[in-house]
Amino acid sequence: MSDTSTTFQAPIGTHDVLGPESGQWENLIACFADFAYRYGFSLAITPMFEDVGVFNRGIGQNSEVAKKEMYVFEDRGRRLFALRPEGTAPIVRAFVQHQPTTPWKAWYVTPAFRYERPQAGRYRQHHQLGVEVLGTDDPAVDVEVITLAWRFYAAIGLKSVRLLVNSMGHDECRGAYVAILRDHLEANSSMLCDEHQKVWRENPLRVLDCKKASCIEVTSRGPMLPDHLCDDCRGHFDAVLEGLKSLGIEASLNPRLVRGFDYYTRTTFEFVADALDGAQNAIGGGGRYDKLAEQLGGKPTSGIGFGSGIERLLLARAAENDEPLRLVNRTLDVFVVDTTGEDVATVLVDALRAAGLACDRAYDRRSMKSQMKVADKSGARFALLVGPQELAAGEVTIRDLRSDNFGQAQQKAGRDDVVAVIANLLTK
RNA sequence: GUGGGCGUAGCUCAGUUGGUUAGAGCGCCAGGUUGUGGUCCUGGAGGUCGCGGGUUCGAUCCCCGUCGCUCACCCCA
Repeated sequence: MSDTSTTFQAPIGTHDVLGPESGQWENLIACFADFAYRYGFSLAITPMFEDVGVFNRGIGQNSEVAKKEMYVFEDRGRRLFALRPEGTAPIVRAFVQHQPTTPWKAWYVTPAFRYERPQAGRYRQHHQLGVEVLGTDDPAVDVEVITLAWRFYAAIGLKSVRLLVNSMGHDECRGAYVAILRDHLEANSSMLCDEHQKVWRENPLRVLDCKKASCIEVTSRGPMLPDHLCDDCRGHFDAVLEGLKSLGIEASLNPRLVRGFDYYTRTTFEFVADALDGAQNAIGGGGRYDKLAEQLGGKPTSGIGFGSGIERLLLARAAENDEPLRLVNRTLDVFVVDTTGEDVATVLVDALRAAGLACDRAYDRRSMKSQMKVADKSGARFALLVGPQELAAGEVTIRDLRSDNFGQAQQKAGRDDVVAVIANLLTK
């Protein structure tokens, strides 16, 4: 236990995100927060773990995630918890618990945990950002949520995104459809792929998104969900499609789009990035869940939301764009180089920061050359030099690190004027 | 859960058909005459060659195990 010779590393399927890569994350999250704000959402922070029931009843006990991917653990009080495998169920649980006035619009960024073998674009801990709206089934909300995602993807520079939509109908029309589908599968069960020969009866919808040719052939000759919607659901879906069209958002109907969680009703959608290949090209998805609040013990409340994987967004973006995201400014204004042998830097840096400037400094009383190298690498716009001469004269030397002109790249300023002088230089 | 590839300095990798002090580039640190970065030059630090066991006179190199990384299947973000 106390063997200090062994080292530790991040658990399987998890990653440390450090600079400069973390700068991409900052940018992405800041951009999303900005979008959420502009669309009228407020941030919701809920626990990383919940009673397992939240997920079993929410995403469905038969879903792949609930069956074999949840991080379930018992705490010291013998309560059974699960690390959240997704973002929606906890938000809805919070909604049911606190009953905020509706419509309630919440956004989130959170880690999500799934116990599975990691591979490209798939991890045991990944991160999602998303939004949820509870308390209305107005198709305009469906359109708004999808639009937010669509515009956000564009804002971060993704170009190869396609939007797939479908409608799952409500309980009754989906139930009727599933019965018809089941009959069709039964009649053709011998032609299904090995895996679905076993499970088509329990989960007929899953067969729809099987990629095996045999299953595709069977289902393509069978009934499709959108053709079996009741008038209400059909009308709702049409309104969503029209809304998207009116905004110039191109959606392609995909009757096979059956998402992994059981809580979906009516509108479902998925965003696919063609820059990523095959197995992990879904960068985001979501849909309506008009029964979820009830399933979690609340009053009947409609809801819709979407979630997007941060890692995949960044992967997709890197695949089609060499330039890193630079939506928020994270460059240093000033780097203080102190060679007085005393510690003038501490005071200077404090004054600059108090004035709102981004500022760093060297430590350990290194040589001027060494400190200048660090200043250069820091990316700061200006170096502030204080040596014995400046100290005696009550001055500092301000050097423009971006200038190629070594001779004229610097000027003196009085100690008391530094902040004002630099602030002024920065505006140029 | 199943299968493939890989594991040598901080990073990217070379290398030894098993044989004395294991290499490069980048990065890092220090210098290049007395206060100034980004180029260049010189020098330096840094590795129990993932870990454990086996074969051998001898293993970083061969064998077994183990841990980890990676990719794929399933499914998803």
